[in-house]
Amino acid sequence: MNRKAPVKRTRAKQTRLSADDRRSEFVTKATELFADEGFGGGTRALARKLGVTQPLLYRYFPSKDDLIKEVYRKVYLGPLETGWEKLLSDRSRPLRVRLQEFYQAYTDAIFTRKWLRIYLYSGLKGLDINRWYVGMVKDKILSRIIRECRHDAGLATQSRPSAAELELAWVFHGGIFYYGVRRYIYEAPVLEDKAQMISDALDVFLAGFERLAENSDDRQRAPLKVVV
Amino acid sequence: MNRKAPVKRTRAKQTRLSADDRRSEFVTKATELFADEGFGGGTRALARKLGVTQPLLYRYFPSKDDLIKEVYRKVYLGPLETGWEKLLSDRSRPLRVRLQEFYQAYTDAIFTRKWLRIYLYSGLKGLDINRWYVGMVKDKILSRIIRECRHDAGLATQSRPSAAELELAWVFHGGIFYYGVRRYIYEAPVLEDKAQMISDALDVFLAGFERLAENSDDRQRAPLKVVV
DNA sequence: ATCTTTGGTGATCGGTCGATAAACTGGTTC
DNA sequence: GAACCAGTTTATCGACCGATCACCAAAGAT
Repeated sequence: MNRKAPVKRTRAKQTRLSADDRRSEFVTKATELFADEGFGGGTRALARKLGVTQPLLYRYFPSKDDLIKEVYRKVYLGPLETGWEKLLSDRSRPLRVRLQEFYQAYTDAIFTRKWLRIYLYSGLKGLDINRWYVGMVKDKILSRIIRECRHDAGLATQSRPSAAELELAWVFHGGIFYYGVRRYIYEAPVLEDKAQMISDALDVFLAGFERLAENSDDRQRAPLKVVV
Repeated sequence: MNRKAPVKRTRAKQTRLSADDRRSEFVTKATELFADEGFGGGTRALARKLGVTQPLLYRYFPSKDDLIKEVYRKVYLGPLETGWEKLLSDRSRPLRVRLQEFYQAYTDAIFTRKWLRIYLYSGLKGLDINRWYVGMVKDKILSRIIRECRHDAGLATQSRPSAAELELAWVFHGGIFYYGVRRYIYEAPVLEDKAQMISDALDVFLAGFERLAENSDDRQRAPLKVVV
C-alpha cells in the first residue's frame, strides 16, 4: 500500500555542536543522571536530557562503561586541589586555623549532592578509583594532619603515623564526611552552620588528641583496656 | 512437524518446601543478592540462588518491590534491640563504660557487609524507612548520650539537646559508622581492633565534650568564631 | 555552486527484565 | 483410589536496554 513518494518524515531539528562541546555535555549530564539514578540510568534518558537521540552517544564513547569512567575521572579529580598539602603544613599559622580552613575548603569541594552520590555509588561498586581516593585521603590529608598534631603537641614527627593515630584521624574525618551524607543524601535536618560544625568537631578532636598525646607512652606499652 | 506425542521434557527436580520456609528463604537470599548487586539485581539471579525457577517468586510476593520492602524490614528491624536505651541510661555504672559497651554491641549488630550495603543502597534511594532509622538514632541514641554526658558533666539535663550538641554527637557517631564503611564496603585496611578504635574515639569525644561543657555558657552567648 | 567532512537521526537487533497464565506433580483427605 | 490442594515448572508477553548500521543534512573548503 502507498508505495509512492516515501512519506517525508519531519526530522527532529538538529542543534549541532562542536565535538568537544558535545562530548563534555554528555559527561556533564551523565554525571547528573547517574547521581540521581545510579549507574543503571539509561542511555536513552541521558540523550533526552541533551535533546538528542540515543545513538549519538556512541559517536563519542565506545560504550556506556567508557562514559562512566569519564564521569568518575571528572568527579573524583575535578575538585582536587594541590594547595591543600601546603595549607596543612604551613607552620607559620596556628594548627587550629589551618585545620579549620582546610576542612572548610575540602567540604566546600565535595559536599554537593552530585559528588557525594557518585562517590557512594562508586564505592558500592568497589572500584579501583575509589580505593585510590581513600588512599589519597590517608596519605595526603590524614597522615599530614597527624604529623602536624604531633608537632603541635611537642612530639617527634619522624616516625610514620601509628595505626591507632590514623584511625583516630579517620574517625574524625569520617564524622565530618558523614555530615555531608546526612545533609545531601539523607536530606536529614542538620546544623545549618557548617563552619560551626567543623569548628566544634575540631575542638573535640584537638582536645582529645592532646590528652591522648600526654600519656602516649603509657598507651603504647599497656593499651587502655575497657570492661566489655 | 512432529505433532505427535508431546515430547516429554525432563522436568527439573522439585524440592518442595513449606510456604513459610520458602518465603523466608526468598527474603534471606534476596538480602544477599541485593547487598551484592544493589536492588537492580534480577529476579532470575535470585531464583538461581534458591535452585528454583523465577516465576515461583510471584507466588510469594505480588511484585519485586514487595520483596524489597520485606528485605528492608528484616534488615533494619532485625538487629534492633530494646535494651540499648536502658544500657545507656543505667547511671549505676560509669558513663565511659556504658558508652563503650553500647557501641561495642551496636557495631556488632550493624557492621556486616550485608547490613551496611543494604543501608547505603536504601539511603541512596531516599526511602522513608531510612529517614525513620536516622530519626531513631537521633532520638533513641544520640539524644540519650547527650543527656548522660550532660549529667556526667554536672549540667542540667531537662532541656532538649541543642542543635550544636546533637551535631557533635552525630559527628562522633558518624565517625564510628564510617569505620564500618571503610572496613566492609571499601574493604580498606583499618585498625583491626574495633574495641580499641571505639575506646580511642570515646576518649576523644568525652575529653572534648568536657572541655566544651566547661565554657558552655560563654559559647551560648558568643559562639566561638574562627578565622576563615 | 559544488564537494567534502562530520555531527546527527531512524530503524532495528539481540538480550534481559518483571510479570502472567497455564500446565504439571507431590502430598493429604475422604 | 479418586479428588483436591498447594508448591513448582514451562512458556511467553511487553517493555526496556546497550549497541550497530545506513542514511541524512549542516557547515567548511575549493
